[in-house]
Amino acid sequence: MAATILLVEDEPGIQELVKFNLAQGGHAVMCADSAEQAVGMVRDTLPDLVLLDWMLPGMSGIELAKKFRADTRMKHVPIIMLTARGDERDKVLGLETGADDYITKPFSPRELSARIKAVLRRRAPQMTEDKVEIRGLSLDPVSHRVTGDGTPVELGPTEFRLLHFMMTHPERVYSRAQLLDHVWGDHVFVEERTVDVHIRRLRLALEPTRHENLIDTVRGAGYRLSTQPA
Amino acid sequence: MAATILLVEDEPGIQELVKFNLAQGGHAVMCADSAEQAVGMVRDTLPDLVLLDWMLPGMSGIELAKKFRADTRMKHVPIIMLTARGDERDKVLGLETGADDYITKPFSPRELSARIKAVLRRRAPQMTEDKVEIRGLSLDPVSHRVTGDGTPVELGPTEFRLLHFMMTHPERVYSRAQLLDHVWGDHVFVEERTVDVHIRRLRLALEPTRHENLIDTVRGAGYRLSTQPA
DNA sequence: CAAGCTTATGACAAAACTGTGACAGCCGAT
DNA sequence: ATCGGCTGTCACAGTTTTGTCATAAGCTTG
Repeated sequence: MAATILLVEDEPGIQELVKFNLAQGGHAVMCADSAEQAVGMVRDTLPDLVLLDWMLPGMSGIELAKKFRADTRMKHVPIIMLTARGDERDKVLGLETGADDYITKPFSPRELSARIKAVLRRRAPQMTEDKVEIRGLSLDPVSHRVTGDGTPVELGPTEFRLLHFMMTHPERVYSRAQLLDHVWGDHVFVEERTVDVHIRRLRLALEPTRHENLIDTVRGAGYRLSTQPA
Repeated sequence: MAATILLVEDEPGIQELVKFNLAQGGHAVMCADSAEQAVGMVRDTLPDLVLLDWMLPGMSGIELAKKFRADTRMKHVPIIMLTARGDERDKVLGLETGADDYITKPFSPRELSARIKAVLRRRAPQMTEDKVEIRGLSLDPVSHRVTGDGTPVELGPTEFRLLHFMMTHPERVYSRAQLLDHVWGDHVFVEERTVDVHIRRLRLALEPTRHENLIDTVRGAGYRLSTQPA
């Protein structure tokens, strides 16, 4: 649960306070007072999480966030925005820009640590190069091979990435939008319904090995790869 | 903005003072002079906020706070600690324990009401993604699964949100209007009676696992999810 | 016990979602 | 240039979910 966190905040008071609280929570904290400094530190140390103040001298928080999202290496670093209270517009902008969450000041330490925990947990299982196996269906990212109980399964590139993602994040519901982000890439302009179609193609491809109901439809929410047979 | 506040404080002088100030702010105030009494009152009336003096005869403030956090029903009640001036150690302990904020004595009425306002303001969005379990009925927001004593329960999207909300706010009566706000969203135009129908559907869905009377009807007031079997 | 309210139910029709099959555009291989 | 594999979109069909009603029940009060 301990993580390396970069705090980007120019007000010394708040910086100290947050730093103190994070340290209490067992996290390693680095601080940056400016956007420029922040970019360098992120690129350099690749922290587990960035706490980003909305208002910064020079570059604004949103621009900074965009910068992160544009860089391949920093793209996946979770960002929590610290915004002044109740500015709905900022909130929306922030989330659109790619912040993972936001907290409005003033915030309680408890809230802060709760959000941090949530974000870190959400990011938890990274897609690795390791083989995954669930319910007899195994997928090997390296050889790019999928077999259901021994017999090979034919998949297209997108289907493969989709299955890979879902197998590395089982028992978790993902909305179509989230799946688009994770499997297609954040920037693409694709209809959400496209996900449905690919899910179906995936199911069809899995049918020969009886794994067609590996992926559940969660009405009104999205899809979920379940570890337990229905 | 008016709220029900429980003040836990043994010094009569301070108690009176704070009580007066809170009343001025339009809040309903209850008082407890001892930790034991406080536990009972919180469990009983579920205040919107607890002002907790650090130094109490008998159980210390920190123990009391822990007790609150451990109980499902009281888990979400915000706590503001009242500490003697400048005791850093207490401050740390208090925040670790789960206090939402702390105020060092002596404090001005203005500071007090400012803190209260801040805490109450952020009380609302507390939908976490933690699993909830009550009376053998468990709900997991992440996997979007609900099981009653092991066997799965089928719920529609609205029923799911409704149950989630009520399980995270047990032992508390919510009017139809409040439920509409929290579960449907503030802006929607829906008849209040609609809530009745969804409560019924929820009860029907829970019937197979014998959890149909998890939700009590409070005549003239609304509904309540009870932790105690009838 | 009857009147006056407040809830519980069963039935519906509209609205919202998903599952499907078909299609046209791309692109690399032939 | 042609063929075949992938993809992103649609339009349509099949279901599920939802908001309301009208009506039956259930409580409270006098």
